[in-house]
Amino acid sequence: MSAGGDGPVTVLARGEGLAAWRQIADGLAADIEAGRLAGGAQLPTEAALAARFGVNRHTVRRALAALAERGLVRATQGRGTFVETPRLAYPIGRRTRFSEIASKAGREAWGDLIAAGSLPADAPTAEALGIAAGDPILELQTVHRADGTPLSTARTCLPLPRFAGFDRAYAALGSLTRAYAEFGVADYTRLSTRIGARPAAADEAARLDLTPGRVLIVLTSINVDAAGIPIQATRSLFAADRVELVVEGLG
Amino acid sequence: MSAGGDGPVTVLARGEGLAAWRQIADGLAADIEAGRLAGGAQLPTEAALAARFGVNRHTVRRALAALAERGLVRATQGRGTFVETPRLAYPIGRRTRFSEIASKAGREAWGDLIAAGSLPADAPTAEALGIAAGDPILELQTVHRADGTPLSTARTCLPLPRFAGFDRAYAALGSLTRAYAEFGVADYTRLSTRIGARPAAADEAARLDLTPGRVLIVLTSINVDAAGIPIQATRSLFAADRVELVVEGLG
DNA sequence: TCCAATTTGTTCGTATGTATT
DNA sequence: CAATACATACGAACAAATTGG
Repeated sequence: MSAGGDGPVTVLARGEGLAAWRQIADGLAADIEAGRLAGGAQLPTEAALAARFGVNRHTVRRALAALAERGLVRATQGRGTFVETPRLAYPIGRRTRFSEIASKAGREAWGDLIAAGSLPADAPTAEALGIAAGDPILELQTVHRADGTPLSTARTCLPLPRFAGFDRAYAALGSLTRAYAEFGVADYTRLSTRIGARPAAADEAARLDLTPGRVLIVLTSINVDAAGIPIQATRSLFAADRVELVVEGLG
Repeated sequence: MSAGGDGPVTVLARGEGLAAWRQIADGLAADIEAGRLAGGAQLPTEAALAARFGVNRHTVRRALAALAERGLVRATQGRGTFVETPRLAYPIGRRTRFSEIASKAGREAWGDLIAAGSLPADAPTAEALGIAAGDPILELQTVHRADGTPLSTARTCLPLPRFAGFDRAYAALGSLTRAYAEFGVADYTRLSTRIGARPAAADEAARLDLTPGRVLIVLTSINVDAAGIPIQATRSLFAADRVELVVEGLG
């Protein structure tokens, strides 16, 4: 155990009012934010960091705890401490178009359609769309990815006499906006937005390539056409590990 | 197995295009949303519901699964199925004042101040407030309740030369808005809002009276004064079991 | 299936410097 | 100035989870 070895590789400013653990945390945070420590990378072990900075393992642990609290790293017992992949900023605005977001992420316009079908509206969907419960609606199930990683899965409901065949138009055009244009909807805006969060059920986790129990952000929104008539009720489930919502148009 | 009992108490419309489990789910959901089934109440057992609707227990289970997915009930093995307390709608707008929310919830204006102190700004807080890292800031830790139940806990940071003594003003006045008025800030608005979600750490869970691992909504926001100068960086942690954010001012 | 090595998580104890009372 | 409280830092040992043979 007696180290005949070298001193610390990185020297801290000791006894100058700045706690050692804070210097270590700030240094590692700068490495992460500058990309010198890439997302998913494994940090050196606590023992190795303690040696590198010439401090006790407790001091390193305190620094890592500060980073974990800021969401920059995640420690797993028996495995190690890993740099969290930065969350994609997902704008939520009055006329958010998913194509814009996708372009920022360098990816496709709007998600893969994994299922579509018509069915009678359940009570909350009917209320959202301003129709009677049991009226027919078109339900679309989609999954949205960036660079192959699923970010969200959505269930989108449209009132049915009006949008019969929308699923085919959507599949052909690959874009909600263009499919709406086919149905004479040149513009649409967001009427209401509600945001919650809960653990993922098994099937939801499977669709998003998550382990069950990981956290989902639940975003429930209603879109209306230029005349203010509801044309879409959507419940999106975001993998909270991968996405952060940015509310636009408030400030 | 052979039931010599009475027929179903509640009759469903069978063979008319509406699945039995959906009718059961809609009926129970209506009971919950109308308050006939109060939050926290235990539902009848699956067997009892099956008898009441004259269906197989599997059909009841499908209905309950639909309700659980919508967050209306929570089933616990060996205990039963319970009505979830309805989530408080928490508006997020350009000039959301917490006093408004509290009045809707029938409670105090703004949370209990549980800690306050000055410290050097860490990098992200400094960037949010437009100051240099290490500059002094005032940090307030608050817990916000409705009817005694904690809904959220927040860490609010203010730049320090300007707002020295803010904590005392706040403690005396009991309102952020009034405390700001003391410092010559007549109005302030929301500059940016970011929303994420993650499980609660042990200390966070303790502050919110949750079991560790329950889901938190993380809301990070920056407020600016009339001149556009940042006066506040806040990170609020909401108990996702109890709160749903409603984004205002988008549609 | 079992075992050993590795790594993080937790809990003792001890000591020191800095503010506050 | 003394007493106290608090944050910081170090040392040791063991528990718990993961990984790979």
